[in-house]
Amino acid sequence: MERQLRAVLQDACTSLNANVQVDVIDIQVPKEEFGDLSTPLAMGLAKPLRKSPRSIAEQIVQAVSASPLFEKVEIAGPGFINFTFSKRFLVEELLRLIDKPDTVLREDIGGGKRIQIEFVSANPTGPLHLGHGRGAALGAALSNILQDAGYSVEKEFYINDAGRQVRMLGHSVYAKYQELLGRTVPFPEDGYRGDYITGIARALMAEQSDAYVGKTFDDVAGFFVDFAYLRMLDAINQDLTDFGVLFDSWQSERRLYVDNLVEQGIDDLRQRGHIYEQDGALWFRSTDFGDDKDRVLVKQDGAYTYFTPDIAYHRKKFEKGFDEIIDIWGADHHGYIPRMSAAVQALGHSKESFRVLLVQLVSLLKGGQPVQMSKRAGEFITLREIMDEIGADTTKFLFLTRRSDTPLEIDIEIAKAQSNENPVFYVQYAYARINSIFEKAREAGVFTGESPAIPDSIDFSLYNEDEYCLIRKLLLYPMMFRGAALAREPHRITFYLQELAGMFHPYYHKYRVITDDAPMTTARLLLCQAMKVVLRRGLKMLGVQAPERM
RNA sequence: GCGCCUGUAGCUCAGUUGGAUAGAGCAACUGCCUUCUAAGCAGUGGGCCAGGGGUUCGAAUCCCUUCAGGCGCGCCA
Repeated sequence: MERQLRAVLQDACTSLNANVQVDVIDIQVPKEEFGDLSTPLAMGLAKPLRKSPRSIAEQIVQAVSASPLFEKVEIAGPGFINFTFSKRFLVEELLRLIDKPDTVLREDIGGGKRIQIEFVSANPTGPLHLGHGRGAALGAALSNILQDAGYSVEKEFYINDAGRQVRMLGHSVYAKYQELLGRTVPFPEDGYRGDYITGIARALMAEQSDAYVGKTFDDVAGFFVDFAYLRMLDAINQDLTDFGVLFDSWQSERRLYVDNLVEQGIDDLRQRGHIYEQDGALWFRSTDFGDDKDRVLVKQDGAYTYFTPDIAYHRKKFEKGFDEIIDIWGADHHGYIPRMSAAVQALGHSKESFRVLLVQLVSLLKGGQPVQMSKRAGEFITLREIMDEIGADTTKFLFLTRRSDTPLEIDIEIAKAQSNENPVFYVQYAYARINSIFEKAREAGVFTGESPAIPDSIDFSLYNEDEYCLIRKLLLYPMMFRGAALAREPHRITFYLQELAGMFHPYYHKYRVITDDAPMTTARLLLCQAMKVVLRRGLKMLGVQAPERM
C-alpha cells in the first residue's frame, strides 16, 4: 500500500520538477476519518519550490488524479494530502498478500548487506538471568526481522573465557570442592556463591573423586577453571536452546589471544597512529574519536585492560566482512559505548557501521508485589525459572512488549493468567480461532486442504466497512515492518500484532464467517487467511509460536 | 561534579524519527454464553505530554533551563 503510494508520489514530484527521493517522502497513517494514508509532502516542498503548500498540494492531487489506486484524494489542513484507496485496489492487494506472502511481507532494505548481531554474551560464571533473557529475545527477534528486511544476518555469542571472572568461578568451585571433601579452605572474596557452584563441585567430584584434594588453587587452577566454565557454558546453551534462541557463531575470548589477534589489534592501531606511551602504560587516543578521555590498553604491569581484547574482537568482526555490527548490551554498560565506538572508527570503519542497543533491567512482580533479587548473595531469578513458570513463548513476547532501553516489569500472576490481561494469549488466540474456523469450514466441505483456494478476483462489494478496516490494517504490515527494521525495534511488531488481534476478535463476534451464502463465505475465509498469514509472520519475527489450537 | 537514559490517563506503556482534535491495554462501572473457542465481545469515564523558555507554517518529538528518578563515570571486569 505504502509502496504503491510512494511510486505514484515520486512520479508526481517529477512532473512538478521537484527533486525528491522516494524513500524520504514522509508517509503516515492518519486518523481514520482522513483516509488511509497521508503525506505532508506539499508542506515540505513549499520552501524549495517557493510556492504555498496548498497550491503544491493541488498540483500533486492533479498529477495523481488519474491513478486507479485511489477512491479519493483530498487536501486538508495546512496542506496534508489524504489518500483513500479504492476498494478494488485493496482487494487486489489482499489477494496478492495471500498469494505471495513472502513477497508482500518482506521489504528489501538491506540489499544483501551482511550484518552481525552479538547478544547475550553472558559471562559463563552463572546461569542466565532475566536481563540476559531479554537480550536473547531482542537479538533473536532483530535477527529475524533483519533477515526479512533483506540482510544476511549472523548471530554471535561472545564467550568471556579469559578474564578474572572465569578464574573466580574456578576458584569458587575449587573451594566448594575442598569443602565437600572435608578440607575447608577460605572461600575467595567476591567468589560466586550460588547453589550451582555446589552442583559443579559435585559433578567434578563425581568425575575426579578426590584427585585434587589438598592441592593449592594455583596448582590446579587451569583444570578447575576449564571444568567449571565449560559446564556453565553448556547450561547456558541449554537454556538458550530451550528458549528457542540459537546462535550461528560462538567466539571465544581466549581464542583471540591464541590467534594473536589482541596484539595485532594494538599493532593495527599503532600503524594508524592512535597509540602512545605514557607513565609506563600504552594508551589509545580515543579522544580523537569522541571519547572523553584516552584509554589504557596495556597497564604498567604489562597486563591488558578489559578493553584491549574487546578491540581485537570488534576488529575481527569487521575482518569477517560484515558491513554493520550490532552489539546488544546491558544498559549499565552504556558508558562503554564511546570508547568502543572510538576504537571501531580508529580502525577505519564508519561510525554508523557500529551500533549498540541497550537492554534495561527486568524486574519481577508477583501479584503486584516486587520479587526480591540480589545477585550479590547469589540469589537471582533465572531465565530458566521464568521459562518453567510461564513458558518460553510468553516470556519472549513479554520481553518484546517494551522498547528495550526502558525498564520492564513482569507480573508472574498476569503472565500465567490465560486471559485478556495477557497480551500473548490474546494474539495467539486470534490465530487459533482462525484455525478453528478453517476446521469448521473443512468439515462443512467449504474447502479442502490447508487453506481456501485463491480466486483471480472477488467481488469487492462483498466486504463491508468493518472488513475494509481489517484489510487496511493487514496491508499496513509492510509499512510497520519497514519502520521496525530501520529503527531496529522489534517491539513495534508486538504492538502491531496486539492491535491486529484487537480488531479481529470483535470482528469474529460481530460476523459469522461460514454461512449459507457461498460467495460471502469465501470472501470472509480469504480475509481470515490473510489475517492468519500476517499473524503467523509477525509472531515468527518475535520468535513466538503460532498455535493451531489452544 | 560530569555524561547518558527516563518523566505521556489511577497503573503499565505506544506515539510511525517535526504533522491534523495525543492513543492502546489493564484497573473501575454496565451489559452479553442455543450460534465458527466467553482464553472472548459491546459500552462508559479518564490528560497542563514533569515545569518554564526558545526554534517554525506546525513540537509529546528538536535546542536551552529547572525539577524528579535510574544508570555510568578505574591502568576493574
